[in-house]
Amino acid sequence: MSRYNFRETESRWQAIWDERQSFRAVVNDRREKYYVLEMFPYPSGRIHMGHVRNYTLGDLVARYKRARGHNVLHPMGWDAFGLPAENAAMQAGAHPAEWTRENIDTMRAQLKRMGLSYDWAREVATCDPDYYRHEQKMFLDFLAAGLAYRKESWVNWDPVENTVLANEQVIDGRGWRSGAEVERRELSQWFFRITEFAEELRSALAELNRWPDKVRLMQENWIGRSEGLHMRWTIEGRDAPLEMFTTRPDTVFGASFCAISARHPLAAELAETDPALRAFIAECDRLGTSEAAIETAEKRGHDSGLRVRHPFLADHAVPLYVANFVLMDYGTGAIFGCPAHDQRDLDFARKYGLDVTPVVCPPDADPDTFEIGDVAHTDDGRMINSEFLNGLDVAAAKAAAIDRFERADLGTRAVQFRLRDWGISRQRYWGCPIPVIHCEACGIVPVPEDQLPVRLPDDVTFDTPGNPLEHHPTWKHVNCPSCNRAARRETDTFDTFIESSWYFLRYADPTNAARGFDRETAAYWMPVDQYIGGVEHAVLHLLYSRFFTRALRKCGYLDVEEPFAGLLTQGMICHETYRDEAGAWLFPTQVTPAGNGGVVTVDGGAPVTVGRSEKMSKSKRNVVDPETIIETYGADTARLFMLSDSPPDRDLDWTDAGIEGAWRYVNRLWRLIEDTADALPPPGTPMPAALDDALRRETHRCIAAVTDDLERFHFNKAVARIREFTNRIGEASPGTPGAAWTLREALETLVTLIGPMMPHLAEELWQRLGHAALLVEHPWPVFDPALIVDDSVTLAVQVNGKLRGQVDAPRDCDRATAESLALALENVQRAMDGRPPRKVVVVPNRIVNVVV
RNA sequence: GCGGACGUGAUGGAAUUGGUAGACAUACCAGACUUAAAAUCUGGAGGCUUUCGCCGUGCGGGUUCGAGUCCCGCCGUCCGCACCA
Repeated sequence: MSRYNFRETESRWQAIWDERQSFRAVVNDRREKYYVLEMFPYPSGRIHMGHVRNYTLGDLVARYKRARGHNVLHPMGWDAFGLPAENAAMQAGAHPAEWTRENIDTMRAQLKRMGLSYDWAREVATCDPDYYRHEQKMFLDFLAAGLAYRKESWVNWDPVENTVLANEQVIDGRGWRSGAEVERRELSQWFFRITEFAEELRSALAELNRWPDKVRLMQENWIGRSEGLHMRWTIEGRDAPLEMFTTRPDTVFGASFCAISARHPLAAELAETDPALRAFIAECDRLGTSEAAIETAEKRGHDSGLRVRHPFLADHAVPLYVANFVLMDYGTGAIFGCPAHDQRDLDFARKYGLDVTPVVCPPDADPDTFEIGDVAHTDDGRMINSEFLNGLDVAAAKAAAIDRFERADLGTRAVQFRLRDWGISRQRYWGCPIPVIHCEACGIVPVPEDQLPVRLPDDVTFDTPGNPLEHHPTWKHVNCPSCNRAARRETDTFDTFIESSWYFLRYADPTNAARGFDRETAAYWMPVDQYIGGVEHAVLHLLYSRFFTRALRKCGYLDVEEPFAGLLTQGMICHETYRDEAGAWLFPTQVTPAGNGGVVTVDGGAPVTVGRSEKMSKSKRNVVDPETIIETYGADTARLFMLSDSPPDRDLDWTDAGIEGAWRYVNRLWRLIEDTADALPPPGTPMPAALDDALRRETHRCIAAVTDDLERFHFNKAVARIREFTNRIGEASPGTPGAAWTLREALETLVTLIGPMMPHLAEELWQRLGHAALLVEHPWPVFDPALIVDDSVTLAVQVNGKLRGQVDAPRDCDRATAESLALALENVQRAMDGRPPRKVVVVPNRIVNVVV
């Protein structure tokens, strides 16, 4: 019995595909295009199991679509800028460029061993000046179009990475990569005006019907649209009114105070003459933004002494506080407080002894006696104590209040978004230089296009903390392009999420030197038909790319709005965790099963505590190295396991038993062909007659089922169907007329169906079946509809809803036939116990339910 | 706190979307082959019961001829957001 030699086979077919350029994509109008893309990796050093799953899924889709006759674009590249390269430079002394280049070489070789159907001629690395020069041009175009701007503002500062982070990159008050608690700093930074597209980015989510609902919902929540009223109230003794945004204009008569943020310009102005306020503001600045800090923080305020006039109540004014719970970066940084109907306002009012006047009376309460205790009433009800709004419900009162504000010219209906502009400046070396020059005389001057790219200098040092570009002796010193006097180059670099916001466009036209991509070529390939990657980018990369594509469109680069028509977010790879007696994490390779059912260390047999299965991570050491797996079992086995155990969007548990099972199946397929290939008629032999036997029916049913499963990304089900089909082939009875021909059809179908999953094995078996042409050039099989329906069906028979038997019936037989067949069953008669049927429910071809 | 997803054998998961629950696999058990182990092949298996049968999809109700699937109320796990006025 021979074993499948994956080592020799896999490298041989990889060389053949490579030589024949089987996966080169060219613009071709005859076939329908299909662009399948997996999120490109950061070249961290070696591929991990998450990559293996991601790229297996993408390759399955790419090969399947190619077999279905599509003109497939399936590229790969490197998200090559980023902080780990700088950290490596600081720790190991390697230059970030060199470190990155070596990692790319290693990882490319690893990916090639997986047999992925990439068009490697389109490979891009974002740290390449030929890549980022176009990005610099795009930035200058955005600048000219008002989509990029510079402003002084409070930003998130990561004290470990020594750089600013975007809002999307702060998770629970911590840096997304470093985990360090972010600080607030006031700095002058570059921003992309993503808020210009807030409404579009939100409303277009509805059309992304091939995206997971979960991701769409996350983006919708992140964009956070609120409808309400933007209004102006008069501050006594001051000319400038207090501008506020509210979603509850209906509660205007319940207002008992106004409050502004500690970072509000008015607060700063008042602090100049109020030392106590100055102290209060300083205290607010110190308060962390972490979850814990916010949860435990008390609502506190400082009475400014100013009073704000109520817009509709003559002679009524409320105090103006500076309060720690009012955010400067949402709305106008100022609110009016209605304690009866907002919990925060209520807490604040109780602390400072302010009025609590209910203006919305719940349906079950008496308007004359209704009072607020410790809980604000935030639900619907009838307006009370509210003059012209009295008697209305909340929705009607909102409309009426807005109407009155607008007529009195005190406010306007407004939509407010939670989304804020994307801060793109990073105080790091290993990123794309921002192509501007600061000139004392001319201000900010764009680098002239003929001087692009602004290249990163190679000769940098990492011995001092902070930005190496800042420390570089000469790089930043330039002459102003406008006045030619001494000026300073911008030393910040772009957020690396910018590179990943357009790489899918560069793939379409990767060697274009004149511009990032040709408009027509992009028009042909875009949008990406199927994008595959981790859900962790739901509001980062995926939102940025949607914005960037729109910004490029506005600047005339292309016509599409949405870059990714279909999105599949894959689950994570999990593995059991192991700890030794001291509590230290152990690698799976360090432990082994013990005789007593427990687990011990390989060295010394010390007891090991087995923890639950968690996401593979370096810190918990519950990782399995893909290279070891591919060396031991081959790429096809690893790929099969990635597909077979869980649906792609769910987490996948890595187990030794699972990969062993996949390996056994690979060998089973190998033996199946080896044992039968010689007895088959030669390939292409015409069918002797219109064969219609059990195996043929299984074959065509399997084609139908697997095709449907692949279309719907039910890959685990497709694998199950194929395994089931393999079992049927093994059981098929030889000797019937045409059996050899039927068997050939079954085996060829089997091999074709596994092609996108286990391409090397499939190619090898295809050859063993006598084919000279490559399987990658063979079309996907087509099923004969006549062969997938049977003449008879099995009906389940129930009595009072309980299964009592089954009976074979002609397909699509009438109700009376089904009923009489069912009633004839002995078991059914016994269950009826002599009672006449009161009712018989017949579901054609499925079930008969006798009700007695 | 707000929003969302999920809960099925020992395990991963199926179930044509209201119609025979547990496909396919993993683990397990028994048998064959082997000096032996591995590999391979054959068979078994949700629980309870001697049989008829009864029970069974987190828990409790409901709708229906019929509920894993729909509705209501709990419990649990996971994810996103975080004072958003």
